[in-house]
Amino acid sequence: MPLTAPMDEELRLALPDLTRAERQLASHILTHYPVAALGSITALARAGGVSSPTVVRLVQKLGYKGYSDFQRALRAQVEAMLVSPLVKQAHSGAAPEGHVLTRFAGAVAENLQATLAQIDPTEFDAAAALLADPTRRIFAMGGRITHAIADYFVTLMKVIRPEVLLMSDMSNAWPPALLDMKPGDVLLVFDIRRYENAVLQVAEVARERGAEIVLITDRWVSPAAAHARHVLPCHIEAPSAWDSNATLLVLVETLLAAVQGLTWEVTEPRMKRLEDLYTRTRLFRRYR
Amino acid sequence: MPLTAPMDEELRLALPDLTRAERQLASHILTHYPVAALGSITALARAGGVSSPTVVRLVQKLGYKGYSDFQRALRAQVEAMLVSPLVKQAHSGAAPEGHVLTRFAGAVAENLQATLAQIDPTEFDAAAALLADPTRRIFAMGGRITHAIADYFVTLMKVIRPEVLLMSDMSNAWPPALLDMKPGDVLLVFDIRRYENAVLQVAEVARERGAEIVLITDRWVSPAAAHARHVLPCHIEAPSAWDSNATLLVLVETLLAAVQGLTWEVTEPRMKRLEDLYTRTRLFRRYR
DNA sequence: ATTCTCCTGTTACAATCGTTTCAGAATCCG
DNA sequence: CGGATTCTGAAACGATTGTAACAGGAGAAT
Repeated sequence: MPLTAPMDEELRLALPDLTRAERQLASHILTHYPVAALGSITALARAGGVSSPTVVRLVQKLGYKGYSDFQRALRAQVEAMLVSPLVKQAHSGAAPEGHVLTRFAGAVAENLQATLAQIDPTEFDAAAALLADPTRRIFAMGGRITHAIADYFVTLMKVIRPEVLLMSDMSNAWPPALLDMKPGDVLLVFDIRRYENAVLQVAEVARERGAEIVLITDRWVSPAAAHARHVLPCHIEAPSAWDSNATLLVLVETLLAAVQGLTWEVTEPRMKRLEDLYTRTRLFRRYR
Repeated sequence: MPLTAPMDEELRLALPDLTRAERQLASHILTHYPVAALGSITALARAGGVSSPTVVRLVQKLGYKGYSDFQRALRAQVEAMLVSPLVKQAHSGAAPEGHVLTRFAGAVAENLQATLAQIDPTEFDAAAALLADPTRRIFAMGGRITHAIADYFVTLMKVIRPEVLLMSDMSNAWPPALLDMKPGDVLLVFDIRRYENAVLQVAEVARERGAEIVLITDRWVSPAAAHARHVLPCHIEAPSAWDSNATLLVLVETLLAAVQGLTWEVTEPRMKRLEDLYTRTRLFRRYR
């Protein structure tokens, strides 16, 4: 019987119980949801790179009598989607109350909120403006663990604007980078609890060389704050042996969004060109 | 050839030139637009109270070669109708009002909740168990952007257990790593939208070499799912030009917490020793 | 009223559909 | 490694589809 539960959810939930070919098909349907399954079973099978019996088996696993039944249900859902484009998420939670998943996500949500309540929007905007200034070059560095966050920042920032550099995690690469810094350049520093000496020292030297420092740290604030122009403290508590850096990542992404907003007229054509290059090198998947 | 002009408009425009039965049918299609015409010609004819040849004649008057042709065009249009509100929803967010900070954090919180509601705890636990198994070696790889997340995972996982390897972002380092893989090894793959061919291929080869693959992807599910043993889909929508990887990071941290929980008796002394080493090398700050 | 013209639905038919069967392939497990 | 089990696509099937041909029927003009 046709269920009215969102079918994409249903598919994703069933994913673990599927076989290779079925999963490949489900993945195809999800990436082209829902139009992929609006045509004939043959067309869907070919598009998904499987045989039509596989399609039937998949939809039967989902609880439908056959492809026709499945399609009827899908159409009803498409209708609902078209009538109210608002996708309601009133889906009952799947994770048990005490599961790690629940506890962790809860902690992160709390951190987010607490961080938000405590960050000064003026500071944030000023930092974003610094990072958006095309006359300044951007450097980023992190500690042992936050290095990955710095890496993430640089990867995306390089899409937005030129002159962005990640200070490697190998400390013998730092002196040359520091030497290269000019007054007015910006150094984005990540430093959280178990603050690292090396990070502090780099910040100090950078400041001496005239760089503006933006510091993303935890709520106990790294000593590197002494050299920083703008400080953005985050809540990082987590139910585990380590802290959670999710809040840092969110802050970074928000900074990126803000910078992108400030430099859109420059960034947009830049992204277009980049996308073109990626397409040409066939790095991304091509659909036949 | 399928036109992309709005079909309901087209129908209304043609209305005056139609005959009685045709008009009755057109009216039915319009009042039940567009779902009415998504099924078979027979169903549509019956629902409209006319015969199937009438349907054919109507769509031919509209300029289509036949019912199939007409339906193909309609599907394309439904897709357009469906995609734009979804995209718009993702980009307009809940509150167009407010600071970027608020909007972004809100979006991330929603993603977290949605992800949580949809991830199968069994899958998660199984994945964690795989990663905790000391007899297996762990490999991790990500795409252009998710590479940083993979890096983060590896950095922390190396603290928990030995035999953890990050597959570099330089693709010429992959073949040796793949060659090194043994049956039973685990490959943690990150692949989100704009799925990358390279990632897919590595996953495929790894599977052939007998590795177990854990895939962390977005809710449209990377095609690499076909080769994966466990799939963990995340919500990643954000009010910006890119997606947010915060949910991925949270999932990774939760996985780490789970693994750490499973291997605590091994991990604890390991962490102690590591801490000792870091102290001795004076990498961390010393308070006077 | 008759004829003519244009609609309209019934019928017939090939094409395609969705489904079932089954044998080989892949995978798991001891 | 080999046997058992599961998965998968080729083939075959009836059912249904979309279309073409055809004949009856409604209405207009004469």
